[in-house]
Amino acid sequence: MGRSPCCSKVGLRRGPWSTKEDTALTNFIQQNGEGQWRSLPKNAGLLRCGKSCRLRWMNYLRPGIKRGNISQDEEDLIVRLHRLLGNRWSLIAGRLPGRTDNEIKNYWNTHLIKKLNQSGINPKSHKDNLPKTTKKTKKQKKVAAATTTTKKTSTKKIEEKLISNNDINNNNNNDVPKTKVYLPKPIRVSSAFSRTNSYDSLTTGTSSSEGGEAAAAAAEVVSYVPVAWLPEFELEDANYGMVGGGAEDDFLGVGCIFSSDVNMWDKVYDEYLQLL
DNA sequence: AAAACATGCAACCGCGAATTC
DNA sequence: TGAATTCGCGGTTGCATGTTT
Repeated sequence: MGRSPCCSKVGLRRGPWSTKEDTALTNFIQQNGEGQWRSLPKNAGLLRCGKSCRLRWMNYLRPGIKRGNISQDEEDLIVRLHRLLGNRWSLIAGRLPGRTDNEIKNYWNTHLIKKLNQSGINPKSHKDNLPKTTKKTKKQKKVAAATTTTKKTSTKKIEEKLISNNDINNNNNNDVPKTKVYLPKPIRVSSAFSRTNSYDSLTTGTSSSEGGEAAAAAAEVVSYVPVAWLPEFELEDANYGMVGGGAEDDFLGVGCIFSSDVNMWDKVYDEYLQLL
């Protein structure tokens, strides 16, 4: 259907935000909460489009935002998560409390690509840039062909790619046995959370959704972690499971771990990090 | 000292997904 | 059920600042 750009209206300001605008936006959101971005500028007396307000709030004004000085630990985590998730910055940001997707994206584009290249690692594939002498297996060739034929990444293709990467990683070290990859069968429990909900928003507890299954599930959400196709992960474990967002056939392998055991997440996440 | 070039990052844009009506 | 609207994401742009020539 298409819409005209929301900032195209005559009279709306663009470009860098002034201190006055920041204050007006912050005060309004503190009093009225986030959301309703479309009507927010008018109600807050700002000559900005809603999109611009949302962006400013999410990336700059929101409480708890950390700016600059990305630590070595954070950098390592970004690289590892990027290896697993690709350019899905919001998901990566969800694992780095206080960091925004925009900041991580910028950091990746300005620092990490360079750094990885200098280390001889292809930032896209996370593999060595050095020419390989080892031959690919038939399966790897097939998967590689399948994953490069189209631009859009369907669930199936992501699965294949990750399986492929996993196999290749294992082939780099002949002493390590091939790791079986479990493809989690997501359980769609609640629509209260989208697949892009952040770690922070989920750890704060329940949502405002009415009772029933959704609320029960929401109450049990312990945390949020991309447990995508983790090798040696048994997601059928009775103690925890996954909540996928969106249509099941669109499930991207990233979701909430829910459990009645509040310590479960730490356990799962420790295992997860070891596998990265 | 100044012009040219490089870098970093805030902000914008277009699109698809989700939600509302 | 489907059109309209809103939201959120990732890619990209453009400007401010720093560095080199």
